[in-house]
Amino acid sequence: MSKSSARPLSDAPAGKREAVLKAAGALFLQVGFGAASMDVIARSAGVSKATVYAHFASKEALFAAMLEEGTRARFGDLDADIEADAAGDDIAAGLRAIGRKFVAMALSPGGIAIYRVVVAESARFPELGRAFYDNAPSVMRDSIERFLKRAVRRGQLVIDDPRIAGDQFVGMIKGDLYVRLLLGLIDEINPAEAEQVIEQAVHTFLAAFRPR
Amino acid sequence: MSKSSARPLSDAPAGKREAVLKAAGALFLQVGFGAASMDVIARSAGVSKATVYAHFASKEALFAAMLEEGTRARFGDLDADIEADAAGDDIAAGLRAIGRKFVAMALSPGGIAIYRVVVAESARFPELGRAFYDNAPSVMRDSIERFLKRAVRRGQLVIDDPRIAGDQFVGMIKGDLYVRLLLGLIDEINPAEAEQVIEQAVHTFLAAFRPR
DNA sequence: GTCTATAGATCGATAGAC
DNA sequence: GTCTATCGATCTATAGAC
Repeated sequence: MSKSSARPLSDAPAGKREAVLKAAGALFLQVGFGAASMDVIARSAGVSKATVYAHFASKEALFAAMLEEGTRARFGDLDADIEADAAGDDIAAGLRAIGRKFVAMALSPGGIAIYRVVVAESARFPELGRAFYDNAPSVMRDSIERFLKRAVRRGQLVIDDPRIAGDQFVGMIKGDLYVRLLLGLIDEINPAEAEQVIEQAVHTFLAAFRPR
Repeated sequence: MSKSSARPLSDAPAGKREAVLKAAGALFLQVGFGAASMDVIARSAGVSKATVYAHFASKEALFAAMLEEGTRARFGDLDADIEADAAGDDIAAGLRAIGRKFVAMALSPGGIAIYRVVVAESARFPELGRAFYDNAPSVMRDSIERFLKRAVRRGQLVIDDPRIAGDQFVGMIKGDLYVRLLLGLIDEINPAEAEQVIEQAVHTFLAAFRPR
């Protein structure tokens, strides 16, 4: 694959499309799809509205392109990172590394913002929810499942259904923190609290699945 | 407390305010705040737009009133219900009852819809997120914490931090199911899958916190 | 309180010149 | 491709009659 089909033929100035995408990301993620206007996005990007429509066919298309870009930028190398960080023999350390990775991405202000708008609009644009799921949560699930299966094969864990167990681990980390972030009760995670939540999730997980 | 202050003085016809609230709930929860219009809500309620504004000062006020009503209707008797269903001595049965209650409310189509719009708009209207949290997740947390503390007091469970443990239990039940519901990948929960997820959460929880 | 009619503002999208 | 200017539709909110 060479270039996105939405890219114009000439890329001499080259900056405008990216400027629009960046401005769209900032506004959409802050106020949502409905409250964001093409006028404001164009002005914020330093271009005219006609230029915006020269690169993106509609507001919906711009929104979708911005989400694809943002999701890839934030969650692109997720599985490779986990594979590298959780490669050792120490199961607790591996789980901790996975937990930290998840917190750093999904619970970051940017991760929360993108999840928020996707959840908000996925009722009207179902393909957005599907695309996001395939590129973020699904990738994470597969990575964790692979990690857990390897540990089971080595006899380090005893798990009936590694897929469900992985979901349980992620769910325990999210806990109430994720709800408070999504509802705007807190803007950012307290690093100490995050570390504590991860540690307790690892502890509960190992207490349940470690060989007796 | 007698009547809401937003209620008009005369309640002779009485039906119009409730009709508007009902229509607003249906539309807001289906398409979100931005895509819902006061015209459509008024027509759907069988009244004029002026009547809508006679009862609710603005679109935002109608949205907030609808959320308050909807949250109370759906999660109102949450703690009393849990207290009743999980009163017995059987810990596994109590956890199962809590899990089923949670699934029936938070994972129902209506529960998902209301959570979706609150998450979507809580960035711009922070008080909505706070109000929802206090009336639903927070109540559930307190109920579960009470249940777990009682079990610990009786020596049926060994838990350092019952609050975190409760969050972990709920998080395990949500698992990947909740994500797929919020992203619109599935419309409703498969009852068999829900029962399986609950059962496995109970199993993992007891494996970790049952006395040795 | 409830209606009809409309003001006033904004928004998505495009026409036409360069 | 990029600009300015604008169209046409839609939306929130209100004025005025009953």
